[in-house]
Amino acid sequence: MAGQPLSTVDRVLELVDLFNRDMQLSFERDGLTQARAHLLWALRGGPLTQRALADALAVTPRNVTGLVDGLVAAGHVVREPHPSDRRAVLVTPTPAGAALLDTMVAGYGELEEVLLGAFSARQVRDLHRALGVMNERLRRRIEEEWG
Amino acid sequence: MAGQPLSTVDRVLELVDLFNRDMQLSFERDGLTQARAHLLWALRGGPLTQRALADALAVTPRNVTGLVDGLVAAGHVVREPHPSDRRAVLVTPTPAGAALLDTMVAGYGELEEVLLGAFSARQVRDLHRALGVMNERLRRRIEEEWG
DNA sequence: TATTGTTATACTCTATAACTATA
DNA sequence: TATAGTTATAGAGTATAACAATA
Repeated sequence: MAGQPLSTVDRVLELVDLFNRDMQLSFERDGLTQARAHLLWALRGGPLTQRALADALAVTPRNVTGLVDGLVAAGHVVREPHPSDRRAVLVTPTPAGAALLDTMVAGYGELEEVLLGAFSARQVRDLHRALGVMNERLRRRIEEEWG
Repeated sequence: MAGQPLSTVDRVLELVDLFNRDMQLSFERDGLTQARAHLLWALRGGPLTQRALADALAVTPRNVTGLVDGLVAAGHVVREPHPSDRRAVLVTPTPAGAALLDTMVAGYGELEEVLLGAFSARQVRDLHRALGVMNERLRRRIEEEWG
C-alpha cells in the first residue's frame, strides 16, 4: 500500500473522506449533528413539510420526526401549521436557524475558494466539465444496476 | 435552486453523494453495513490487530469490538491470537471474507472504468493532478482550522 | 381509501468509563 | 505503569408496523 501511487479513483475517494471530515467538524462546531445539518440544509430554499423532508433526505417520516424534534429543542426550527392541509406541518427555520444556514452557505463559498483557488479559469472549466461527466455516468450506473 | 447552473463545488458534493449511494448499495448486496465494509476493506493488506483497526478507522477500540463481533458472526473474519503479544488479537478474513474483498476490489476497478472511461489519457492526467491539488488543500485547511 | 405524522419497538454505530489480562 | 481488549451504559440515527387525524 505505502508508496504506491494513488489511482484517480483513490483520489476521488480521498476527497470524499476529506469532505466528510471537514463538514462534520463544521457541523459539530455549530452544535449540529450531520443528520440535523442535512435537514436544516434542505430548508435553505424555504419551509417544507415533514413529508417533503423525508423525500429530500431519502429517509422515513418517523426519522424526520426525531430529527425535527432535536432541531426544535435546540431552537433551530419551529413546526408551523400548514395553511391548507391540517394533517401537515411546515418546518421553518427560526432566526437562529436561519443565521446558521447563512454561515453554512458562507462556508460553502469559502470551500469553493479553498478548492479552486489557484486554478486558471480554463482549468476550472475543464474540471467542472469532467465532474459533470463523472456524475452523469455514476448516476446512470446506479440507475441501471440498482434500479 | 432549480434551473440554476451547478457550481464546481456543487458537482463535487454531488459526486460525493453518488459515491456514497453506490457504495452503500454494493455493501448491502454483500450483506455488509457501511461500517463493517470499511473494516473489512482495511484488512485488504493483511491481518491487523483491533488496536490497529481502531486507528485505521479513527474509531474507539470498543467500537471495533462490536464491528468485529458482527463480522465474525457473519463468517467474514476470525479472531486469531497474536504470535508475540498475548493481549492482542489479529483479525483475519475467512475465505468467504477474502472472496468478498476480491469483489470489492473488482468493483473498485469497475468504478474506475465507469468514471474515467471515455476521457483521453491527457484529460485523466489533468484530472488526477487537479484532484491531488484539491485534496492537498482540503487536508491543509482541515489541519489549520481544526488542528 | 389514501396520506401525514406520531407512538411503539428494535437494531446499528458511536462514545466514555471501569475492568482484566498482559507487557 | 502502560497497553489491548472487553463489559457496562448511554445516545443518535435508522427502520417497520400500528394508529389517529385529516384529505
